[in-house]
Amino acid sequence: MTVYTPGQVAEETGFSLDTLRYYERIGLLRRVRRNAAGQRRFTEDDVSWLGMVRCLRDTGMPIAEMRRFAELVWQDEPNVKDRIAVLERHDRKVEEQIAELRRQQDVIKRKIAYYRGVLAIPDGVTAQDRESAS
Amino acid sequence: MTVYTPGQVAEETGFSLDTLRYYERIGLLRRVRRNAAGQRRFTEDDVSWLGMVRCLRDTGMPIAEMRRFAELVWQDEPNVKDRIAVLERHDRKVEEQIAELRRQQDVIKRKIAYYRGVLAIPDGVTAQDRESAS
DNA sequence: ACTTGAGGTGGAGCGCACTCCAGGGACCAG
DNA sequence: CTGGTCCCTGGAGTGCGCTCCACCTCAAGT
Repeated sequence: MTVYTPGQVAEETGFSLDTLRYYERIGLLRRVRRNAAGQRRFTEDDVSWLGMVRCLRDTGMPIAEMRRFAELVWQDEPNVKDRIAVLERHDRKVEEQIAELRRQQDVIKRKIAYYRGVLAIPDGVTAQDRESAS
Repeated sequence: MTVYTPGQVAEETGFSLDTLRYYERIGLLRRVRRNAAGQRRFTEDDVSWLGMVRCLRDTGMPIAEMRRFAELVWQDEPNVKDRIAVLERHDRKVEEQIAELRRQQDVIKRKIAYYRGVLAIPDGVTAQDRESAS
């Protein structure tokens, strides 16, 4: 059974050593096994869970909610429906985030277009450069 | 010339009164005019700039960078090209954010599908529910 | 024997973006 | 006059998610 040192896990997941320890402290990572010398040895499962954490984190899920999801995952009761519910809810939030970004990106693009228009004015025209966002 | 009270601006822009005052303090909003009693009276320009701020903020631009952009906008030198440069750089970042969200959303969707598969197993099968994220 | 480097702990500190608060005006309606 | 509502100021506090630090241990290499 393969295990990973903290350094390897940091390398692989992109989390810093401090962050890995922090996640363990706050219970976002279940108690990691230790070798004889008390050093952490992560399992494959730990690493793949961290992959999930990265994904949820990078899509803006707050730590408290990840912890709640973790509890679900670590119970071995048949709560698969609950897990699905959490993920679907989050998926919808991600969708909404993307939509919002697109909307705002549109405003930015229009602003850029407006500025391009200003640049295109022959020159010598009085600075007609007032911020009327459209 | 129309002016707006803090309350109206808060209403219209969605920023809290405290946030409006905060933005003024840190120079993200230029010194707002006051009436005889020392109360703020925002101009149309203030409000439309706040619209831009909301847009940049909601797409993740840090305050420090918004301040730099604000400086550009408030100079009346012909720096339109610089403004365009800032906005285009930001636009690309937003694009990258969206792409990243889509990538991670995909992982979530695959996880959901995996869980659905688990649910579909006839029942009575030994909890083969190990987290192998695929 | 010694150096190097990875890792351990507990706890303090940080950066960001607000948010709240105490204590005080200005003005209006009843 | 009383109350209510809106607004003012300076400064302290908050919540999140890390990040840093001092000081210690252990194991491997030369």
